[in-house]
Amino acid sequence: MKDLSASLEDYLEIICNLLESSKSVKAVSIAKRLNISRASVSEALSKLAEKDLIVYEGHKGITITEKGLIQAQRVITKHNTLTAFFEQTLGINKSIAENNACRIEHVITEEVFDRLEKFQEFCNKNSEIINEFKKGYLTNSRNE
Amino acid sequence: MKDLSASLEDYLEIICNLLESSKSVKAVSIAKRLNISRASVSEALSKLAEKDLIVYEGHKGITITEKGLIQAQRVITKHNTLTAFFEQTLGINKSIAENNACRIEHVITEEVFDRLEKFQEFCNKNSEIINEFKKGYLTNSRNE
DNA sequence: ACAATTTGTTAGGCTTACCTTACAATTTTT
DNA sequence: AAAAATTGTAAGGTAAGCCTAACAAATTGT
Repeated sequence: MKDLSASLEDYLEIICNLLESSKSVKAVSIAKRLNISRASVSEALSKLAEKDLIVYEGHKGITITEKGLIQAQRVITKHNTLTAFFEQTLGINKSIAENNACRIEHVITEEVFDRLEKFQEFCNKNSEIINEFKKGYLTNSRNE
Repeated sequence: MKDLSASLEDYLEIICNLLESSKSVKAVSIAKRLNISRASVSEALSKLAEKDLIVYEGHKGITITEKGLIQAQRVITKHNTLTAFFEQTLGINKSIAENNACRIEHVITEEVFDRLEKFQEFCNKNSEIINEFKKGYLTNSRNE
């Protein structure tokens, strides 16, 4: 189950995101979103379909399987938590936070992620920590 | 200057580490450390030498250039700080912490790293934060 | 309905980073 | 100094992931 490359994980994640606003997704939207060629998307989709993570029938569009959804959601959870940690706790601006989340979500392991998730929750509930950090450590740089 | 692949960054980092215990390093040590073939190391070293990050003359061994040292040290700093954050703040065991540091050090951006470094410093100086976190959030899992 | 546009696929290429096998060069042992 | 072992390199291969160009299929506009 956990054998996807960073690249295929990205495709799956985007498919899942795009499916939230429409019933089915076309390959060209992915190409645009990722800024890569339709040909490359076509290849990648074949791989995902082969692994039974999506159902892909050319012009009919893409749907995600149960199996695919589970994997996509795990990545999306990582994405969101990492973004929240960078943005809310570290005080990084949103686009940089997202960008780093995108990079790290594919390489962080479960153990560390689970712990970070708890830590972020903890920081969220104890906002005085964050305030203290920002007050004392971020005096001469504002990047929020 | 910042154009190294994760892989080449790893080579450079290991060379730098190995140089701490000996005046010059042989390719075979790197192969053993990374568990890859001598042939692959040979190729990678040629690339690093081409970029003027190391001086490599076959059997004479490898030395690092000024330029190479600067890049290696940046990665090593990231490695150490990430490891410290995972281990000391999140309470992850050392080998998992190191493993995740290895994965993330090549993809985290400077902005986020710099901020995390400050945050880790802050957490270190305010050990009650970590204690509180560990007390309240890590009650039924011990992984330190 | 049919022409134009959009979307998808195929074929052939490129790069990175690994591999094995075989050979060359160096070092070590005896 | 010769044999043995170690270390390095070259050649040829694989797989992932991207590309462009050309073509095929579907959709849209009129």
